[in-house]
Amino acid sequence: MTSTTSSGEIPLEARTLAERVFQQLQDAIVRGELPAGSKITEPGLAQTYGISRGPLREAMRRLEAHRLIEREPHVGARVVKLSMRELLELFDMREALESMAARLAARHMTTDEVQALRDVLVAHEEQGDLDQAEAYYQREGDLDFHYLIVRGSHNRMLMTTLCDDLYYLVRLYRTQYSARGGRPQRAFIEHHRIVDAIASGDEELAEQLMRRHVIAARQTVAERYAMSLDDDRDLSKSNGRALSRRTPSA
Amino acid sequence: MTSTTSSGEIPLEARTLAERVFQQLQDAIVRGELPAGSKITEPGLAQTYGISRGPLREAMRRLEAHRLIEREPHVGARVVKLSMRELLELFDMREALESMAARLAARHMTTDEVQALRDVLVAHEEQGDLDQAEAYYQREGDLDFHYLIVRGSHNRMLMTTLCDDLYYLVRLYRTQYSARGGRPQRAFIEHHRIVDAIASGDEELAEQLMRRHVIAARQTVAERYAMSLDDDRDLSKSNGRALSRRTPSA
DNA sequence: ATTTCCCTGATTGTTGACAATAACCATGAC
DNA sequence: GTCATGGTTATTGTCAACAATCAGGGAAAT
Repeated sequence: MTSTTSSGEIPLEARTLAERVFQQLQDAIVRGELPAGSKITEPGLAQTYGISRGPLREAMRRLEAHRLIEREPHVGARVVKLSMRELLELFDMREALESMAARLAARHMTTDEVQALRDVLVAHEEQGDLDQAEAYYQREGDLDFHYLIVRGSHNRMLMTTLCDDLYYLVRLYRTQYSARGGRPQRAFIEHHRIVDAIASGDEELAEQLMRRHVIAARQTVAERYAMSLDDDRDLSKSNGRALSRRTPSA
Repeated sequence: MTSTTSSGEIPLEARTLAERVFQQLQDAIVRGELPAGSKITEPGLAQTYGISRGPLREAMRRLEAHRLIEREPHVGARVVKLSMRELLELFDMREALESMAARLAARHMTTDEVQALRDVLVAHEEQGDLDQAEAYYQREGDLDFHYLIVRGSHNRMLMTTLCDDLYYLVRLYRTQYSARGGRPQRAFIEHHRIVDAIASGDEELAEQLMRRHVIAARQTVAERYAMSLDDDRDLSKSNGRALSRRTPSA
């Protein structure tokens, strides 16, 4: 029960084709193999995954409900492309839900769960200090931290909404905007304070600290976006395609 | 753009069978025609709605993602049955999301939208006072109030999560537990204060009032449940099946 | 030259049939 | 009498073919 990070581990109980291809597609989208905004064609995917269109369509319907693809009747489906506006909306939702999760975690988390949370924290710090360039792992590691708190809330509905819906969108954003963690040391300090508040059972403080943590992350993203816009303006008509919104070729 | 209440109005742009049957099933579940916990058989539903199993299964996959049905591979699907624990979890999520919605509404709502909100409020009051027994409408009416605030947040992701996911579960609970609105006059007062806070642009107050509003509703439900448990205990082994959890026949 | 219309191609929507799995019931052994 | 075991049946999972709809291109008319 160490890590919830999704590496290539697809076949966690995939007893049906539709289930398996759903997880595969979810992974492919989040990892950027299916680029954001690219069109999805049913015969193509069916051949790629070696299945018929029936189960594939069911998987796509689930992806649609999870907001990972968008679909227009009789036209087709395409991988969702997060605009900056939608990304900021996503942060507002995270602020609301994760602050509530932190509050509930402070109320319900067991000592074992708190200890596991601390373990994850020191593991990240060591890894982060040792190999700064290997921020790839810190990416998922940050999510691990949040995963554990959400699980600590002991609220199943909150867990599924955050872990099964929102966090996939968060990871999609990280690939779409090629965004690394950013502000690691400050985040570590905030993480520690949050854990301390949870460990001491201070609901109010835990909620407030998590709220500010998410707000700070949101602000970092917003500032970075503003800066990239300036860059685009400076570079005028050169190849400043850092955050441009043109459709990637299929 | 008066009311968002769902009466029999299914065919709002249902260009495909799967879409149409999805909405029909959603409605049937929420209205109690498909009782909570009842088993769903594909051939049965396919014949009932006069379609094939293909589109039906896609609709069911969407319902599954929206948590209105639960599905076990090779076994079957059944309408979700909210336990009291899950119901309280639902209230925690509402507290988090709706308080955020109220904050954003205070920030973004236009004067027109605020006026529409006030109109809905007085309409409900008149109706509620005139015909107390007709609490049926007050039910959906209460949701109308919350709908308008969520829409006023101008956060599309929040809108879909609350309106397309959570609110259907709320309505399902209302039919499952045969719960009427309860505490109408106190709720009216709270509604008014919330609207005032939103109108004055006081984000902090709007969020806090909405949070307390949801908490109060949650507490009412919890107390009512405790009372019903007492009733069951008093009635001993008679037909005290107010909140029992036995499976309805298919 | 531009616009409109139609035709072609491809993709999506839908269907019915086939295969696989699991629940149910009866039979038999201990 | 109880438990294990087998067969039967119904339901789910999957597939390939058919029908309907939309996008794109080219020809004809203004």
